[in-house]
Amino acid sequence: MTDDENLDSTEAEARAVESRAEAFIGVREARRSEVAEDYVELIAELIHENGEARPVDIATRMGVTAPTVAKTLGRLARDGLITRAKYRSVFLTEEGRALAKECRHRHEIVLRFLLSLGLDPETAERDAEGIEHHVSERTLALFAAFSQRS
Amino acid sequence: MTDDENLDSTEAEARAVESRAEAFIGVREARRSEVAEDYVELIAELIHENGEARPVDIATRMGVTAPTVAKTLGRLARDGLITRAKYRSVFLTEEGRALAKECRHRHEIVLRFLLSLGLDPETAERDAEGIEHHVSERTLALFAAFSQRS
DNA sequence: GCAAAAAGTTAGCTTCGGCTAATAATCATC
DNA sequence: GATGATTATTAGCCGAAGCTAACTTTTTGC
Repeated sequence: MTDDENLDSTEAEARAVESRAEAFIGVREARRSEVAEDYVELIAELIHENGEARPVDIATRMGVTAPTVAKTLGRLARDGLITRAKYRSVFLTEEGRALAKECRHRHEIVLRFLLSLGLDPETAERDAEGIEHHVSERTLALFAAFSQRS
Repeated sequence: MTDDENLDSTEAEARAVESRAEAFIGVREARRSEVAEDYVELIAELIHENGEARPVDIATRMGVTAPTVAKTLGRLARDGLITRAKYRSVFLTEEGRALAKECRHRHEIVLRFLLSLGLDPETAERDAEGIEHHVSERTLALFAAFSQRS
């Protein structure tokens, strides 16, 4: 092996390792916003159904306890996604509404895609919930196209 | 609306809410094992490549710092997935090897599926990394079948 | 309009998974 | 085989997201 070849293969490997690391870093980033996205999406649904989003309903729908909801709502308010008054229901800010809309859009595309693959609705809903946060724009476009033509 | 209809729709709604909550609970459960799975899968690769898995290599490949790796390895050892000796490389237990094999299998199916959908390799690898932890057995089977016939 | 039930909050605990700074051990090179 | 570089560990910090227990506020039903 010449020095040049050696250098090339080393560099190629380094690039591969770095790109892999970036993939993991990307996944970790996505993970950080998952909970916020799930909450905002659910809050939007509740507001649509009931005109308001009560913590107790968020808790039962998310399968967590009321204090957990309270703490998470605190973070959402801090991040400018919801408005909050003590002992009252929560509502979405403009930013929150935008995020909710985007999430709902992704969710629907992923769900429709899984259904059009032939998955049962129950499992499709479950898997969509987990997958939707980890699908790039490109993949989402392919999913949408697939559902369309099938 | 009769009382019966009222009751039925209430019960149906309750079931839907509960099933939704279960989906979220499932996603949270999956989330808890994600990191362990990523590490074990990577450790298996490193052992395959180099005969051992050094913390420093795990760190660069995962895109985290050495102390983060050390702490996570502590958890993996506690959970019986790896063996560890101070200042030495880590190795997989029988259980760890089994998990790694399973993860690699899932990863490959998801990756091949995304590629056969027409996604570019870079994005496919990135998305597979995030998606693989949230795909049920059923969906995995559908993914595999799709790649096969295309 | 009051009492009980329901809902919301606060305090305080846990685990996980990141980080930096400091220390310790191993490895490589002369 | 000493020494400098690399690697590994430890200590200690942080924030997120879960929980229970205790308390306050609001809602409801008589």
